Amino acid sequence: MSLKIYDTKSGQKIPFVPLTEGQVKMYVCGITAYDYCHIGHARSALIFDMIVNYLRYRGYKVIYVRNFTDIDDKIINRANEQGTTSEELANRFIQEFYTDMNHLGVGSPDIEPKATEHLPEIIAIINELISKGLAYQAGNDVYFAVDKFPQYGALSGRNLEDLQAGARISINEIKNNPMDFALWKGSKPGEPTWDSPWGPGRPGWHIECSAMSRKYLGNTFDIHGGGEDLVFPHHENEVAQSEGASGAPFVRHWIHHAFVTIRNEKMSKSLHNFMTIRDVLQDHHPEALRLMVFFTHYRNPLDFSNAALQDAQIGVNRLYSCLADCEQLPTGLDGVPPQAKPEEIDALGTVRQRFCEAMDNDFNTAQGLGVLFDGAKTVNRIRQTLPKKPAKADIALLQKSTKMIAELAGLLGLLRQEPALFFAEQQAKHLKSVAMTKDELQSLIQERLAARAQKDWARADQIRDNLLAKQIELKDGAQGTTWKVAST
RNA sequence: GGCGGCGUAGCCAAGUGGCUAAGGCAGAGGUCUGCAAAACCUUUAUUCAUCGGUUCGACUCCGAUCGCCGCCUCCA
Repeated sequence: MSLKIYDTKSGQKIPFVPLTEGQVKMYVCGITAYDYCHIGHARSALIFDMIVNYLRYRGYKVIYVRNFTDIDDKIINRANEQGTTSEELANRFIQEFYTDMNHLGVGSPDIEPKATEHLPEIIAIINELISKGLAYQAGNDVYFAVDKFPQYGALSGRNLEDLQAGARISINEIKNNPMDFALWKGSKPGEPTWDSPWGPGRPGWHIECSAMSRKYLGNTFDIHGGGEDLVFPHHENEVAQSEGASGAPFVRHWIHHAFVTIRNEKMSKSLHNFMTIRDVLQDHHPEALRLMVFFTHYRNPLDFSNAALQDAQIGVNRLYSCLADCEQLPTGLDGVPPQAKPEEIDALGTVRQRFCEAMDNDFNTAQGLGVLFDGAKTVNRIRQTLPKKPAKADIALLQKSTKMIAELAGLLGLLRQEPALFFAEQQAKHLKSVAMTKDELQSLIQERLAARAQKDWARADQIRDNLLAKQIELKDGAQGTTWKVAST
């Protein structure tokens, strides 16, 4: 059983073979910190979090680096608009990013370098490129000379001729070739600047990732990831810079994920069709967002809608219900015939294997989740057939299975809460939103129980309907009346 | 214009050159219930955009057509 990962450069799934056995060095392009993050950023963070979790589960020692771009045109412009400095603005949105990630339950990468803290490294690599004849100074800028790097376009499957034919970029007289890109930009008035051999200025966008990945991971590393919009030009340019400077292969596996769309269009600031992470988390459990994300393979577009999120929320509840119900299981007895059928025992016995097969196949979380839901269904079915005094073997099977389902789901960041706590939180939050206390609800439930005891169905149903109007659904069970938040 | 991707049930979404085309949501039936709800169970695509071709056999490979989307400018 081997892990296969789709590689953007070769355009196919290839067996994952790290440079050093058992170790994975991974670099992911993080955010440009100038605004709140939207669902698209959440998807990116969630996907790479899942990949790291799974690689570690597979026994790899992973070094995960994700950068912050904290100096760039957008940051400068936004800072000017808001009358602050780009440093302050970037730091503020980096903090907001952490807030969102905490809510999402996404852990931090091992190293989170910032561009502005790596000027010496950036300047060093530009110097190397100049001395190798791959870059040139023009005015106060330094450009990379794309026609000096024959493999330019290899990652994104383009060639210079096509690029120039379709180029929408404005002709810049000082560049040798219109496709040449800036490594260093001479300072303009009102911009933050750093000293350099080429005068005061600031780094271009692409060079920071070449400098920082080399510092923390070396000239060649295993995985480089990001959104698919970064393939060209950002990652293409990184290849040119890094391989140009080092002469060594840059990256072994390029992982790019697809976008989040809204009504089938890319979610973006310019189209004004984005939802921020905090907007969504206001009304939905973070695991609902995770389930929605992982229900779609990472290389396919994910169309965001409230309906999809609602579906996912119901799905999360379903899995938690399965776990919660199995926590109430009676003690198993010897000498009672087990209820679980051989095919059910077999189905549960292969859950881990089937889940891993799916994940080994280019992190197919959608298929993996299918296996988990299937497992939950089997657990429910067995639990349902259990007699009052169940067999020890059945109880052990159910407990072992739910533990395993929770463990595997945990790799996707799901089922991380205690089921009882999950439902309690959901209920508490809901009661607050309808301005009702637990005691008020309990007394209504008691009143209804009394009415029912006297067969006063009208009063009992009235209470039930009133509560339902507040999304509170009563469940009359053997152990009394409980309630849950209505799902629609 | 160049490059790339997608089109699977009411909706979402995996998957495979031939065994039952996963799973979720919704729908239907059932268990439960005073009736409900919830929960749970069962069930729901002779068919994978269209048309050709390759093959003993394709939804899966190839070609064309239609439709949608992305990149080529900052973007996760």
